[in-house]
Amino acid sequence: MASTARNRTRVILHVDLDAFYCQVEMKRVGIPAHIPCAVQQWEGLIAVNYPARAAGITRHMRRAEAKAKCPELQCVHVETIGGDAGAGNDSAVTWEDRKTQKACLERYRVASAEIIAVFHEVAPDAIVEKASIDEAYLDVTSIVDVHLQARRAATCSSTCTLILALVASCAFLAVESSASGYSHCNATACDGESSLLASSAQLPPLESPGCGNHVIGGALDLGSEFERRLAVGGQLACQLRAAVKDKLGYTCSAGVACNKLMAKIASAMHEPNQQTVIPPRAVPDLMKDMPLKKIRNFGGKLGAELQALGCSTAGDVLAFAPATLHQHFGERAPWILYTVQGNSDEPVQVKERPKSMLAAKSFEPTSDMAALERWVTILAEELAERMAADNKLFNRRPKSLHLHYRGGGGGGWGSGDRSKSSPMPRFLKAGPTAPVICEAVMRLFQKCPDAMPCTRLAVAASDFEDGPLSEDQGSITKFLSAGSGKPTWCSLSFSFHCKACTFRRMRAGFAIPDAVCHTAIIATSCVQDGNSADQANYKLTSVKSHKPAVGAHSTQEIRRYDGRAFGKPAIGKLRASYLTIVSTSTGKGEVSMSSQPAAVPFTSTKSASGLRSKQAAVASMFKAAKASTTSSATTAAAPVNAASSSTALQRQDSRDDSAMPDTANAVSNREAELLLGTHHAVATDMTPTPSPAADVNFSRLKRETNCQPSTDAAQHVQDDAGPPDCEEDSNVAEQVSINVKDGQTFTHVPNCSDEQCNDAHAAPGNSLSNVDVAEQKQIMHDLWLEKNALSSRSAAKRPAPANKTSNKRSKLAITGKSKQTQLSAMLKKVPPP
DNA sequence: CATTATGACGCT
DNA sequence: AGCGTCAT
Repeated sequence: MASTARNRTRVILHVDLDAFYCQVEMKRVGIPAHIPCAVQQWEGLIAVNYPARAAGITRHMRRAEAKAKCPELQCVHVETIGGDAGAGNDSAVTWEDRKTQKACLERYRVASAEIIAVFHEVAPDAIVEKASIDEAYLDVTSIVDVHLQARRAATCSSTCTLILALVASCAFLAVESSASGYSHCNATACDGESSLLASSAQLPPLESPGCGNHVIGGALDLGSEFERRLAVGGQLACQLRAAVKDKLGYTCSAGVACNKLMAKIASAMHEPNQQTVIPPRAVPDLMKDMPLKKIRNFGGKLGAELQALGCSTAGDVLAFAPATLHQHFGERAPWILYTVQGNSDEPVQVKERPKSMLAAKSFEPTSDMAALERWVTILAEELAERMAADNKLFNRRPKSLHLHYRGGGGGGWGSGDRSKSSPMPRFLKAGPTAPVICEAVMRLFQKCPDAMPCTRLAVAASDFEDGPLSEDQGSITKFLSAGSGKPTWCSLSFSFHCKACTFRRMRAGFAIPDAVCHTAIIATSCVQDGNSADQANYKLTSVKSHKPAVGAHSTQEIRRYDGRAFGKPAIGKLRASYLTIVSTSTGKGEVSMSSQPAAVPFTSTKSASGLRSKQAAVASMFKAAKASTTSSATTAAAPVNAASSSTALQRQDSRDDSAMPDTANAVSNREAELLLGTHHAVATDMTPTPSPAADVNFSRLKRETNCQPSTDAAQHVQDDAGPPDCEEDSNVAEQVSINVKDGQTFTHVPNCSDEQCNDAHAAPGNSLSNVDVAEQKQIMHDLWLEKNALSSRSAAKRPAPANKTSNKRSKLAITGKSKQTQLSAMLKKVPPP
């Protein structure tokens, strides 16, 4: 491969926008190109255009200093956000504003995307790698190949020499010394060639004006295959640059070479608004005196180490004995030697989507929590906005959330940033995601005792996950009325989820450990398109984290959690008819119920009959699910219009009989993730659907993270459909459901029985003793029962619960006070995390 | 007074 | 999961 011979087969372009931020602002504000201009961020200049550079202004210069040097310098401040008054609108940002606002580079991100789009438009077959906000690499090898083929075809029909002569006379092939080489290009002579190119490889006319092309090491030898390829690469660079200029008004510089390393070096050789071709034969000479700092990856510590060894240029490094180099740099030595010779095999990779997003703010050292929280709020808002935009664009969501902070003693210390991360909270696209993020960040911040006094905060999102939940989701109305294909099944699950929060809160000293802190309401349907076998998933997810609340959540509360999903009157009716809310207190693993396949009529909710049939179908599903879920007799609400719904439920595509369970499993997994509020560490222990005739599929979901492998396996063997095993800090939840039907409430506890739970906890290796867990569960349950009894006493119409949990209830009632005592005693036994 | 805001990646 | 390096 690239063993000895330098790889000359690729044609790589590096395009670098000239003083990018400046160009963006000058275009926006309307400053003519010849005016010296700089972009400032607070008092520092972060971009300086070329006229200003001519006046001696440099990047990182203070604004005042620059103004002194060049009074006519136009300074434009970057966009700011977060200020209470007109932030982000004016260039009249003061130093004082730094205390209340943050700089925001969104304008340049947008402009950057526009430029990349032009690249794709002009050179659809190029591989485009966005290398930074103002740079891109393009691998145009395939385009060059096509072009050369076309040229060869033309050559055969006419004469080879003529073509080559024409090419040689044109602008971008001019040697650097010939200043206005392009003017030599004879338009008439190029006509035949350009039309050929335009029709075949969509290349621009050869006489592209103003290209500013330079070739290192003398004119390209068009008789050489490699150099001819680079010549075409230069042509493409011209075209791309011209297109960016024409369509967007930005100038840029470009480099053409056989690899990314040299292309980047090339683009920096002639700026602004010019381009440079480096043929392979020119590389050794060029690199000999190349300062290490100009070579990518050698500008930092590595370069400094080499400097310390007496190397200031690439040639100096080459002069080292390989052994010496190896002594100092070990395994990196071969790569260093390879690179220093201008070699690189790094492929141009499509990097269309950012892998992370971050909003940051630095400030003077502070320990004022209110101030810090304010910054977090602003940062979270910005991040949420960008996440939403990203979601629209790429249909994905970040899985993790990071807080970066700089603090402690070393205020101005180097990259002394520290960080904490957590799973990204679930959010609705149009929902109140910023406050949720903010809250999560503050929780992270509480884990950073070394942050004070703080000088910098950043909130970041990363680990993106593809998937739906981007469009048109967020209302039950839409969910139930969406779908053009034949619905093949539909499942709904609802859960309150408590989990680790419970234990953490206990340790944190919360008096009431069975507080519910997450509410998840999930509806999933699968609609099969008549034309394709692809299944479209329609999902509604409503997840809300809230302050710990105990006992039954009234529908009123739920409405507040997600106004959008429950706010409308029609939805209110729906809710009252069928919504089941599963509440979790401490106990044992999540349970999700799904009924499949069930054909829920996807008629309009506006039609009374349509609404009724949906309600009926869903209610019936739940009845069925409950019937199989609750071992003892249940007092599930009678479905609305059960008669009509049962027919719908039993109608079932025979075609889908085999495929359906798998699909259902997959969705259940997904639901599990949503329920658990995290993307990882979720596994499903599915109970196979007993028979196709049985419409109910009951699955238990568990976390695999915290489970000991051995215990885990054992559980699987002996307990196919049984409860998940869980550890102390695992997802320990006992579910109690509260079904609200037309204002009536009933409760039931699914058969994740206490006995099973305790068995699981008794597994070896558990940090909590049997007694502790049982005792704990007992107390929590009692607490819940008491609360529930109080809140439901008013609901006189409520049918008396007849399951076994309700039997326990009477026996185990204790007073709140004694419970508190027991609790605090118990808390002492709980080991720290 | 004053190097900000943002990315990607590699190593543990 | 957290930190360091390199970049613009």
